[in-house]
Amino acid sequence: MQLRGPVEWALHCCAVLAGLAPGRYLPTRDLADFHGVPKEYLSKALQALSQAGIVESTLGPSGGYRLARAPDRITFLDVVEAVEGRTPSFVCTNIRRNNPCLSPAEVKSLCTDAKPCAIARVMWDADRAWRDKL
Amino acid sequence: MQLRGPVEWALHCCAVLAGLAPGRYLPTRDLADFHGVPKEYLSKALQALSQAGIVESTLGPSGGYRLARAPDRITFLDVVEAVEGRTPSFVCTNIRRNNPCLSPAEVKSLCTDAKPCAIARVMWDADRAWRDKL
DNA sequence: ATCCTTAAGGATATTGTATATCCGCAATGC
DNA sequence: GCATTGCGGATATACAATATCCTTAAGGAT
Repeated sequence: MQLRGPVEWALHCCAVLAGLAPGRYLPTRDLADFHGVPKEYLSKALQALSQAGIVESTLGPSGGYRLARAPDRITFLDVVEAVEGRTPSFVCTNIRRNNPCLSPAEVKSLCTDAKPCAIARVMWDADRAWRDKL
Repeated sequence: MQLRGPVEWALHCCAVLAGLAPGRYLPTRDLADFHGVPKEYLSKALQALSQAGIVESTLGPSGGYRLARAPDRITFLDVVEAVEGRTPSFVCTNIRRNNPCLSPAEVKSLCTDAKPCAIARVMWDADRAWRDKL
């Protein structure tokens, strides 16, 4: 279970943008050169940040990106979730229901929304603890 | 960032083995049938658990797996790390060092073991919080 | 002793996702 | 008008996850 390159890039880009002079924009090319990462691919991560409302952009010469709000109002979680998505790190596929010994009625009562299995609960708690730290 | 099928299987297998009569073994085939997952692939996860000393195995008829110690001495983290590995969820690739504006001396002083960059520190703290919950 | 069963581990095929690039479009500033 | 830039779609490539197969060695039953 590992976070991808784009997440690291997005975090560092935000750090750079946080130090940018007010009103200025920084284009993708500069951010890419600055970090030594592929410009076109980094662009995807920046677009995700843009759609999440973390950064805002302007077109044309002297265009680029800047933070959409004060740095202290942007959390690591904001950036990570914008790029990586919001799906929890553990997905319960209800494999307990595959037990061939169970009757259909028993299957239906397993891992319902009201009472997820204990394993999923623990994994989800840990996932929440992780996100709370970001 | 998502945990894979084998991790979920391993957790459920340990749960099943925890309810096994003392001294008994449960073969891979039964665990696979019970959970409706491919036997050969599940076998790899069980081998990982075995190598980690979480379960122990016996060959021959009536062979299979059982827990190597009491269930309350096996944590979720033990199982997850045995199957998924121990590499942290965030890996710092030191992209700050790629900055073409930096002198070689400055590059060397960035993201050293003694003083990793602030971003990596936060991500590692979150990773630790996640593992502490497991 | 022989045969069946089982885990262990290597090799390999298949699938899927991450990575990376390219192109056309629309908007901005000169 | 023109160069620049972000945006989104489409597509190619690389790599990891998934899944299966096969051989080996060991335990148990007859």
